[in-house]
Amino acid sequence: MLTINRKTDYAARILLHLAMQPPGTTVTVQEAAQARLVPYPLARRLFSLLANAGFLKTHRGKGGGFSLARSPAEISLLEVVEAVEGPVALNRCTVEPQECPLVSDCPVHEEWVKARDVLRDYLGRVSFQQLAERAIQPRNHPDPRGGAQ
Amino acid sequence: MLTINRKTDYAARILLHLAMQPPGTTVTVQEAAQARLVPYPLARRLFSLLANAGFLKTHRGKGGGFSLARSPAEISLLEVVEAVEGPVALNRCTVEPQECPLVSDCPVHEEWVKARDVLRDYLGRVSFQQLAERAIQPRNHPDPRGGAQ
DNA sequence: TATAATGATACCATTTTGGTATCATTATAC
DNA sequence: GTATAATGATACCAAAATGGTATCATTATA
Ligand code: FES
Ligand code: FES
Repeated sequence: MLTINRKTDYAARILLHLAMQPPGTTVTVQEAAQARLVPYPLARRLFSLLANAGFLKTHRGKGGGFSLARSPAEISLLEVVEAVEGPVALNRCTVEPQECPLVSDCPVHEEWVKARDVLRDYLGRVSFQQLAERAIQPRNHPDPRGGAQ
Repeated sequence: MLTINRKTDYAARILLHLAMQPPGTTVTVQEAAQARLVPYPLARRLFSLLANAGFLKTHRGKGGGFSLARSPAEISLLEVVEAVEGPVALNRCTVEPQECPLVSDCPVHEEWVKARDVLRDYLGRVSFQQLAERAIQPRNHPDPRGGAQ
């Protein structure tokens, strides 16, 4: 199967969780891991990774946690995938040209590159802003009587 | 890295090799493996797989080999990828919905599905006919023997 | 009948994956 | 100022996937 790995999926869930909070909210690993069903120790590592990659600010010590370092509008799914998973290469040789001794005479190569670009392009256009908005809509069932609580 | 695996790359090379021959040509594993730099025992397995998947006809016995079972114009890169590698899922849950307990309330899901469709769509449009034609064009280097055909 | 090809499949070492555990550090709450 | 609740960093692990080899059986030709 050609798929992203579990960690990448988890990271996306985590960032989405952050993006769904009011701006500036600090979230603890515990909370996010429970809410988005990510195994806690793995969530620990992923939060760290996302912080090191510049997506999150960390707040250490009691009462601490993580908050977004950038606006959800400026974080794309592509960035997260590549931060966790490494490049979207599609074929190894698009990223390590020395890998394939045929590269100078390989007509398939160009198509792997183009397909990769198509995919990267799409993922690059998906922002966590969009995702969060989409998430919130079905959450508050439009309740004309104002009984949300 | 998000990539196809080596076997898939090899399979594509092999099918391209076939597609570049005059229609109906029978090719031996030895020959193709050498020409496209695929380790021989692995090439054996891949030819078998491609034959079982309906891409190739086999000719057993001395003087045998493999030939295309379908026109190169009707074989897409996508089909080969999925035959060797399994589905282009992008995220596991697009193919095994029970995988993710969040699927009913996961706004990312839809984007994985769409991104996957974009990728599958592109790969589905690349035929080995095109690839073979593109391969032959730049072959302007005069062949030591007979030249172009 | 010897030979040259594929069919099928078992085997293997290495890497990747998904996950856990631990100890160190930091900041708050009281 | 100390107990506590959080992150930082990293080591560890089992299981699966990956990339590759080897072997024996079968088939058809020369
Ligand atoms: S060299 Fe990149 S696909 Fe052949
Ligand atoms: S359920 Fe498919 S991405 Fe969340």
